[in-house]
Amino acid sequence: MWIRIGFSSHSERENKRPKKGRSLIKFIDDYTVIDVETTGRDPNVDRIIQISCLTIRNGKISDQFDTYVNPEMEISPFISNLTGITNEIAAAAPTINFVIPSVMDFIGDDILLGHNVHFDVNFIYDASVKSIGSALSNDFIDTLRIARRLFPDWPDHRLSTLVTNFGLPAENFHNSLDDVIHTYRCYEYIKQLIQDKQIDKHQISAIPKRNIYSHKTSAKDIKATCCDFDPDDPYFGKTFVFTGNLVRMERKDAMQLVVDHGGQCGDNVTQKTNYLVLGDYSRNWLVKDGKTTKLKKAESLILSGQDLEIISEDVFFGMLEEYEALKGQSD
DNA sequence: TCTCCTCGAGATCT
DNA sequence: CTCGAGGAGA
Repeated sequence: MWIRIGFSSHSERENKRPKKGRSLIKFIDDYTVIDVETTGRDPNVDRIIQISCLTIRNGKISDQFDTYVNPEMEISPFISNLTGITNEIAAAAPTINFVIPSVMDFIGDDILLGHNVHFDVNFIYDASVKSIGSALSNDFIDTLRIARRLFPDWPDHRLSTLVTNFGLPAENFHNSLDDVIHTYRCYEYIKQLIQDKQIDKHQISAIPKRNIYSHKTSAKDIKATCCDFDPDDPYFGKTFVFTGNLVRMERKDAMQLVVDHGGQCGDNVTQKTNYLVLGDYSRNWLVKDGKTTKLKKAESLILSGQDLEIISEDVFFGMLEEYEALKGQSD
């Protein structure tokens, strides 16, 4: 019996928008505010029905772009009620293929500003690829991200909450032309707070550590070279962790062997670990009391009842060889 | 100690 | 997506 396995680890998830810009946290005077209304939340199935942009120069509105878009699909009553955009309005509007060139032209190379701006950027990105074959790659600033850092104690950080808490005039929410103005005012309001030294700039400009880390190869980055596995394979469905140096092959090759047989590898011993494979760690001067951290962790997990075995390199390779030999006989 | 990484929780957009 | 907690390795 052969079955097919589909892996979907974090690191293996393909980069759907490779040219997408970076999320910046900074306060500038020249940028473009964007907001889109759509038929729903899912970029894979939903379509844009309104796009609004404001060009900001020297902190002031200097230009405006606003259009409805014909989504060429049904707008649900919920969305019509939310945004005020009916099927009649949308049907009279140009399609996205017609609108996108003007939008890209209007935006130019500006840094974009938006509230949860990933949402808007993703929709425009996908539309730009589809319509003109070139992706929206501008960097962007997210007032949601800034607000969460600045006001962690607030019960929520919705755009309407920011507007209310800042005491700014509230127009019609969920119309993108009104919402770009809301977002613009909130951003400028926060910028003013910082200029007035009412907020410590370092509180928000400090870059979280994880943002400066580059992604390196880890156990999860080793991909299977085939997709069909035998459930009777001793490695199948098991999670292996290695400690110390192996004699027979390099660790990454042993990990490759595991995933090619339907198993998984971990970088450290966790509650998911089924086997800890001991290599030679005697030459590691960090090991003081004869046991690596992984070994000690594994021993304590076994004591607490986890289905985990500590095995030698020979046992590790032996279990596969035994299985291969049996399979050879039956074939 | 410092660096780098993984995992899980929580929230926002229409 | 973003961040914090916590682990491993040096």
